[in-house]
Amino acid sequence: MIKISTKGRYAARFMLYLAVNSKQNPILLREIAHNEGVSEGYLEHVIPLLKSAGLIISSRGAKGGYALSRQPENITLLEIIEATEGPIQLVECVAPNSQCEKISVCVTRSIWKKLSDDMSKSLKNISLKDMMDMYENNNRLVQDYVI
Amino acid sequence: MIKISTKGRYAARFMLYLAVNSKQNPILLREIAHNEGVSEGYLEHVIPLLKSAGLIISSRGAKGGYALSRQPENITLLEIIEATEGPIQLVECVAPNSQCEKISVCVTRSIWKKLSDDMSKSLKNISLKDMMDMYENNNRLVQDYVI
DNA sequence: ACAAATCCTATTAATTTGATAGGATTAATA
DNA sequence: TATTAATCCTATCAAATTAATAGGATTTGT
Repeated sequence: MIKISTKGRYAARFMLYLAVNSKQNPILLREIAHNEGVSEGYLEHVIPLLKSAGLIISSRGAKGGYALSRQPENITLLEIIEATEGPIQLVECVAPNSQCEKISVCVTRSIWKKLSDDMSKSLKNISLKDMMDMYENNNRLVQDYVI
Repeated sequence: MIKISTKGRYAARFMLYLAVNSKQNPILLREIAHNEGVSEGYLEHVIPLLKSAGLIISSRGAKGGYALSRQPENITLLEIIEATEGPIQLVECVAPNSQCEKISVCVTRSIWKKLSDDMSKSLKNISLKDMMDMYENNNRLVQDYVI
């Protein structure tokens, strides 16, 4: 199955939680994990990925916690997914400059590449703000976000 | 990483091989595996998936082998991928009627659903004939196949 | 000093993916 | 009808990835 792993999915929900609850700052990992119903320990592994991608900031020690590093309208779902799942490329050899030996490989490769690029574009077109809007509108799509 | 596994990729190349070499019929597994540079034993596991999806026909015994069950223009890449990778749904709960408990899950879910649907549409829009054309035009995209 | 929090590293369990092996069955043909 | 060439079937295994847990180190506010 072609799928997004828990890393990416939890990350998206984590970020959405930060966005929606941005009035209280910073926000505890414990609170998020509890309210989203995911394991605190596991979420803890996702956080460094978001952090080193510059999407969240953390403060340590008592009264510490997490917050978005930018306004929700300036954070895209593509950034969140790439931070946690790695680059969107449905097959390895989509990377530029890779040689290929067989024409059949090339043909399918360029198809996978186009597919990956389209997916990236779609993800880039969804901001955390869009997701907040969906959240506040009870999950109704408020815009046609896919090109 | 979000990716297409070897099953789907080998299947696509297998089908393309059948399409391109459809003059000689039927075609041996051994020939395809050898020319595509993949393990015969492994390909053997992919074939039943294509067969039960009704995409190829096989004849057993001496002079046996494989052939497309339809004209290449009537076989889509979506069929090939779904036969081998399962339905295109980037997350489990994209399936219809599944309840969801948390709004954040719903929000992200409807995004994953839209993404999956777009991907399906793109795949459905590529026929084996399109892939043959790409093959014969040295891999140049001959049409803008993605919606 | 203490408590509350993030941070870090190692380990393990479970699942999926990729691959191999050995034989059973089918069909053409000499 | 024996032989040969092929698909078909099932079981097993190895490797990689994903998901989860555990335990402690570090930082910071009071």
